[in-house]
Amino acid sequence: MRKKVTLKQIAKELDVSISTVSKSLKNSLEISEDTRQKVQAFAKLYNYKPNNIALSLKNKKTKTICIIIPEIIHHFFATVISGVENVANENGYNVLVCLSDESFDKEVINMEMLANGSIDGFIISLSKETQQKKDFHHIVEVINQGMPVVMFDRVTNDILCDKVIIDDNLAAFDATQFLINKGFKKIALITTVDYVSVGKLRTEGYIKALKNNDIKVDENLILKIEDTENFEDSIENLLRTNQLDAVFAVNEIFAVTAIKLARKLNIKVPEELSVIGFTDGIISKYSTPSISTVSQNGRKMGGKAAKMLIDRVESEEEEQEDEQYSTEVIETELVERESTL
Amino acid sequence: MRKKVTLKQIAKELDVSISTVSKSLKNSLEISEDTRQKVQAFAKLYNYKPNNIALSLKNKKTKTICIIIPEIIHHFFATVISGVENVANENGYNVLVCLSDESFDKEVINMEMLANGSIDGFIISLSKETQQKKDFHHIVEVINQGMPVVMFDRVTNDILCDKVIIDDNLAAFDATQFLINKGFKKIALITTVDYVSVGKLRTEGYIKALKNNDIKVDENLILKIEDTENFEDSIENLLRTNQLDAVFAVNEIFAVTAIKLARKLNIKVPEELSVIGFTDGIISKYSTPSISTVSQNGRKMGGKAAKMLIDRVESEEEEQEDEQYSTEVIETELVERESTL
DNA sequence: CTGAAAGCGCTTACAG
DNA sequence: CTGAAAGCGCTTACAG
Repeated sequence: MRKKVTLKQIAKELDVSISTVSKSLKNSLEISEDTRQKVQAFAKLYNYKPNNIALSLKNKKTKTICIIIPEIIHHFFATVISGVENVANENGYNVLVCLSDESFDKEVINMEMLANGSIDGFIISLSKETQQKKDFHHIVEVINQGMPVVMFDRVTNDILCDKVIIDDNLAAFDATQFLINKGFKKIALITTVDYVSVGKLRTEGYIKALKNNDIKVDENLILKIEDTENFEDSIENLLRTNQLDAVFAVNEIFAVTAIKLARKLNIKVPEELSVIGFTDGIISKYSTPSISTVSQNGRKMGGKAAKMLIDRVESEEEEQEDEQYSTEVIETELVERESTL
Repeated sequence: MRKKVTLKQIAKELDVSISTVSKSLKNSLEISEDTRQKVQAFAKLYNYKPNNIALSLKNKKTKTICIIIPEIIHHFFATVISGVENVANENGYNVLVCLSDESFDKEVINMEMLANGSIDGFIISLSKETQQKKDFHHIVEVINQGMPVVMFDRVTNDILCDKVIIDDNLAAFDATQFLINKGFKKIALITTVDYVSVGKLRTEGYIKALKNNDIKVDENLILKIEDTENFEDSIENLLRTNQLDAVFAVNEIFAVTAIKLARKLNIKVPEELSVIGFTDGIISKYSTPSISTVSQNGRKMGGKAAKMLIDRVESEEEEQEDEQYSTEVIETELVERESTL
């Protein structure tokens, strides 16, 4: 059980001062070739590594960033983490992952807990509850303290900071237009309740596309799902009571469930019903039929968010008060698979 | 831009010493009621929070643990993280997530980077490359330094430490036996190469079950897949050239792919071919037909691993040299769905 | 070329 | 009841 060796111990062993050891290890020209070599050899032998915590305290920088997401189980968020991790590592940063579990309180606790020097900045996608409450004081506070925050995906206009999003409205518009181009008229939308920012935007895109093509918007064809558990009945009902041409779902769970229920009702996909999903996850790829979808490229979003955050952290030294925040829009892509004709 | 306030600043404002402020905030009885109240009120007003980094340096404890996983994209690992996070948070710990991307080097770099005081302990599942190389020096070193390590899922007997696993052998045995009980004889196995510890164990369980039932083990029915990309051809070939009764796959990707290819070859699942997978992920649940599978309960594994690690971290104060490591076996469960008759 | 001192933000044993 | 001092492990401006 060889414990970590410190500068102090090396100094003692070698009978020099701590300063000398420190400088030697940094190859400072102040120190004689001789001493430097001696110290370095010794340090190597004992596998000396500077204590990160001490460095953090000294530098007021921890080289750690935190990403707060609502749920890690969602493939999209896992993808984002992977992008963040990648870019962070490339820049010598570590990534702390916090889960809000869609809870406002957990989000607040996590932020407050870490805003005390533990990390250099946050990347966050809002929890549902936070979006519903519209209470963002915890985020504002952190920003006011001078800690940079980058929001992604589920963002809000009420906060000024860097953001990484996709154009949800446009992506939904395109997906809907794609279905319309196929000649479909009765296109249903399975979406979330409006307080989920991305759900709302996607709903708007869908409506815009219909209007643009002079298709009447039928409220009966718009299903807004609140509960993430028991939504099968409402989808089944939607499919049963309407002779649909196509379904546009704002996530892949809704899409795959629609397909499963269609099969149950003996509606053939894609022959009798085309389905498009959102978020290019593992389900869309492996389900039968595989699902056409709007691909969000979470890895890219994560990478971009990490880059923006790190740039902000490292430029803050210059303490410019003319904060210029930017919003990066990551392009989406319509991936055609078997579920659309 | 109100910067974080420190004890020093409070002391100055209130014209008392830093010690007095510190003690007042800790409600020390040493300090007069009067001073205490004054300090606490002031601290509250300025929203004082102790600097975590300084505390870590002082206490030699960071209240942060790190989990290193091969891939976050695998649903199973995301599940484990969620379990770790949950238990860690309950105990006041934060979770750093590192991805090895199945690379030995990344694993080593991550560990070395964090072993310098940044965290209190590791939870790790070995990368493929590490398992192949059988080089565990980085892990041994960390343990020798006195930092606790808990391994899970992909573990090795070459290292003495706490472990959380499932009984892969038994689970595979049970799954195979389940198929045999249905009256199936020609049961194929789609598994990984042997150096992946869990793949090997599952293969052994499969073979044991066959032998136990006096079914001859046919090497042609055992497909060991190395490449995670291009394995479709070999599976298709397996299905085409053998009149199979059932397939047991060691993960859900293999299982769902087998089903997809069976459909392509006009083999009906489950009527003509039963399929069982491993790892109860989102694919098994949503694919059509939904897939019967051995459920691993990653959340539970993660929670258990976190608990063991934290216990170890917090008991280390007592510095007992009689290290007694334990291996926790999490029970698995056979989830029956549509892919088996 | 080497080292003592101050400091990052905190805690706590000790003195007064 | 209050505060100066030492210390966690490091860096760096300054003195010699």
